[in-house]
Parts: sequence; structure tokens; C-alpha cells
Amino acid sequence: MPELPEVETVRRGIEPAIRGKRILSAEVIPDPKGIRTLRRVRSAPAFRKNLTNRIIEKVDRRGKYLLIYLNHDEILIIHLGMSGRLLIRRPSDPPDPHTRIIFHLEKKLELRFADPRKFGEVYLFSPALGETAVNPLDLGPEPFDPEITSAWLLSRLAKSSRPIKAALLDQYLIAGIGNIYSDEILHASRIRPDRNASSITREEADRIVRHTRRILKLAISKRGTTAGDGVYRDSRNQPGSFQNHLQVYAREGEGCYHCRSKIASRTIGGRTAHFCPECQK
DNA sequence: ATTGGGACCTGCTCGC
DNA sequence: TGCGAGCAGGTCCCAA
Repeated sequence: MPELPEVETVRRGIEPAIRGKRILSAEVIPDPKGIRTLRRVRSAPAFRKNLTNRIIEKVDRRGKYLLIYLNHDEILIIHLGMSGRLLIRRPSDPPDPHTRIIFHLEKKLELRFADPRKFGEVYLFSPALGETAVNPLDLGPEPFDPEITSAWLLSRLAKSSRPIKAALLDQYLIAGIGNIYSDEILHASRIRPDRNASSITREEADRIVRHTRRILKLAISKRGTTAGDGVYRDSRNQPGSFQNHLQVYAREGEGCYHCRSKIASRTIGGRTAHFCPECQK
């Protein structure tokens, strides 16, 4: 669900509310079927114990991950998966369905993690407990990182035989792009999603770099995309509005705004790709 | 070594 | 109206 623009919107929503606040307790809601959410977080009791009385220092984002920095050098890392939400609530607010964890904060605030499909994950990094070895954030650079240039991208694509869409979805190449924005970026760049990555030219790589930044920036300003099943919501449970600006995603069978041809959709690299057969070559 | 496909969950929509 | 199949924005793991 949430890609970079959605995660960034959530970050901007929760940061001012929770920064500087003390965590009074972390309430992990038991799930008889097992909680994928806590798969890598040791046991729920240890998780609760380590979060109690920590103070939230800042909220960062890396790719699609949220990093909640706590005092004593601990980092709470949250990935929203497909359907995860982080909601700023009051104790008196009605319960949210599928809530997995409630972080009770001082000043009568709650940060609730709700996730119907349970694809979200929560990690707690505690150097004090020797948990520094694995870093799930060993991702590719952020799309806005100046390190990303057309020459840089071209060199990464040159020796790869996968479709360009699969490459853009690779978080270890560039962090933060998901299925919606990869379709939009390739349409704006006039490149078919099934093109072999090694066939991309310098000029095309330049278009990818520029449109990636432009589209992600625009999507952030529109507070993300709430398309299709409308799963995505921000920290106040509000939808985004970038779905009103989509050129190809979720528009199969409709006319391309540029050439009026019918938008096609087919599976590429295990994901549904949407593209204009006329505009994209 | 890469790459492709299935698995992981639940809820919703569509077609019969 | 009811029900099962198919599908959903992500990532991991395994086999080729």
C-alpha cells in the first residue's frame, strides 16, 4: 500500500504530535494466529519493557520505513506493509479496527498501529541488547539523494536482465518506489514497463531520474494516493488525493490523456503494470 | 548470481 | 440475494 509519498505523509502527520513525548506503555494486542508484526521484535513482554518510559526524539523516514528515534539510542522501526496505519488518537476516541499495538503517550495521546492484512512489521533496535548486526535499512539511496544521476542509474541497469519496472521496484536499487509510482514514472518517461533494464539509454535514464523526483514530490504535496480499495489513510485517518492525478495506474481500458489510446494492464515481474501501448516504447 | 514465482493475511468486488 | 474466485499499493524465501 504505502509507498514513499504515503509514508512521508504519515511521518509529517505524527512527528509534530509525538516528538518529545514519553511512552508510558506499549500495549500489544494479542493475536491467536500469531503476530507477524512482532516477528523480529523478540517477545511482546521484552518489547513492552524496552519501550516503557522512552522519550521520542524524532521521526525519520527511509524508503518506506518509518524510524522513530528514542532516547538511549533505541530506534523503533515501522513498515506499514500493504494496509498498515499509524493513527494519532486520544484515549477517549473509539477503537480502530485491527489495532495491533497502542503506544500510550503522555499528555493523553495514543499512537495506534492498525493493520488488517498483517503485512506490516515493527522492529526495535537496541544496541544495548546487541541488536545492531542486522540492518533492514541497508537500502538503495533515497530518490532525492544527489547520488542518483542518470549516469549512476544507467550503470546499475546496464548489467541487469530484469524488466525496468522490476528494477524500479527494487528497494535495494532506489528506496521508496512501489507499484503505483513505478507505473506513473515509466509512463511519464515514455518507457514500456517490460523493457529490459539493460536496454535503457542514457537519455531514458535521465527521464526516469527527473520524473521520479517530480512525481514523488507532487504526490507528497497531494498527501499520497488512496486508490482502488482505498486502504491508505494518513495519521488522521484521511485519504490522500494523488489518485486524481494518476495517468495510468488503475486506469486500464480508459483513454490515455496524452494520445487517447486505451491504457493496457498486464502482469510484469509478479505485479500488475499499467501503461499506454502508444506513448510508451 | 540473478530472477521469477509463490507465500504470507484479510477484506472487498465482481460475476455467476 | 448469496457465494466463491480473484485481486490489492509489500517483502521474503526458495528454486531454477
